[in-house]
Amino acid sequence: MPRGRASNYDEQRGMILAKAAHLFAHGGYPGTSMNQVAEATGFSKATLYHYFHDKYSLLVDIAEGHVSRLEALVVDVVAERLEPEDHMRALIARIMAEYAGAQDAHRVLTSEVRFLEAADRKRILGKERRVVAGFADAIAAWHPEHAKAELTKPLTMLLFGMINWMFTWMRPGGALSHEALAPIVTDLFFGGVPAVGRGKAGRG
Amino acid sequence: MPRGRASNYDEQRGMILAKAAHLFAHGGYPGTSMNQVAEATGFSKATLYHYFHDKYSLLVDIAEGHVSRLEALVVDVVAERLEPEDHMRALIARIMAEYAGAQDAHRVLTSEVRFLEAADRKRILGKERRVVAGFADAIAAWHPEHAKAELTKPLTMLLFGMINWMFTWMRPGGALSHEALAPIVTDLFFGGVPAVGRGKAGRG
DNA sequence: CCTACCGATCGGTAGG
DNA sequence: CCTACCGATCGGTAGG
Repeated sequence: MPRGRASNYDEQRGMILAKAAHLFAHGGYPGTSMNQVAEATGFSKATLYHYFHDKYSLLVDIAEGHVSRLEALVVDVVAERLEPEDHMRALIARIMAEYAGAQDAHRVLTSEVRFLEAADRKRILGKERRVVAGFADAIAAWHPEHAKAELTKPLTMLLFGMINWMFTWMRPGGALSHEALAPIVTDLFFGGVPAVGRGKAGRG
Repeated sequence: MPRGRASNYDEQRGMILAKAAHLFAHGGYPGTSMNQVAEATGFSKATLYHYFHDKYSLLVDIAEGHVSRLEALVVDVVAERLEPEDHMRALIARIMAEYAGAQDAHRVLTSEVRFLEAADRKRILGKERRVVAGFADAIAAWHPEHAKAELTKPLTMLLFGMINWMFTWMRPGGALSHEALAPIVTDLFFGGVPAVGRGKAGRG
């Protein structure tokens, strides 16, 4: 059975990364062994080391691949040059769709970054910061008075809190899909942001 | 040097749990060795095993201790029988203060639960569910129309998203303290909840 | 692409 | 004979 040299190399790499992301997401990076990755992929451990230099490079590739797609998504939406409210809507809908299609990588990015070495963590958190900055810019353009009051950053982080946390409790195939939740998040944020700083939360 | 039998036993246990929580929060449960716990506490590993049956019981005690304090807090606030808005305010302020004083345990509870055995996970998630239910009941009493539309649960989870996520990015001693963030969370939630379902997020 | 291993370190326990 | 602890090492398994 002849085959082109490494004709499906990238495909195999992608399959291994997907299986590893699933294992890392559920068992944690230190808690997952290369033997488990080998078993899940159907490859021997030695074959795994043909595709990846070491266990660590699996972690880097999973985290960086995911955050790079998020960065590209933000760049795409910015290029559409939408009105502030539509820009916000597009960012929220697009990032939730991206998360929904990459739940394992999302979990790895949010809870296993601590295992990255300094240089890799710096590079990956830099991309993450540019994603957050894309949202913060959109919020600042939408409510410039909050930008002056330095409320943009905390508001951005609260929005990410709602969305990031969602994918820790949402069960795929559960009653609440991300499509059903997107308008609730958007209503809550759109309704709440104008109220921030007006002291409606004050006592009385 | 006479001493009372195990006079400081509970105190030593508490110290070990605090050190272990810090290590688990930063290195993960499987990524932390009992040798590290021993080094951090100043005890020999053998002494550690005098206080705890095994490494696993550290995890259970950290997670269960934290969630039990959260459960007690909710019971306390409910006992105050406040008006809906004040009840919500009290719940948000109290849980944020509790998180702020237990950041390590909070991280362990949110990202290391997956390492609990079935029986322990069931018991601990049961307590967690009662905490969430306390918030959901308060939201339902405050906005009964959302309860009818089955929006209470997602709204509760979005609120927990903002608060839980906050303690993953907030740096102790950073510019944004939890005291500064509490009114922003409350304004955003109080302003946003009435808008949910009114379709303000719809296109146009 | 596999079997057979390695140096090291793991969680847990021995004797005293 | 106890509790509280130590230095040293067990059998088994990790990443490679």
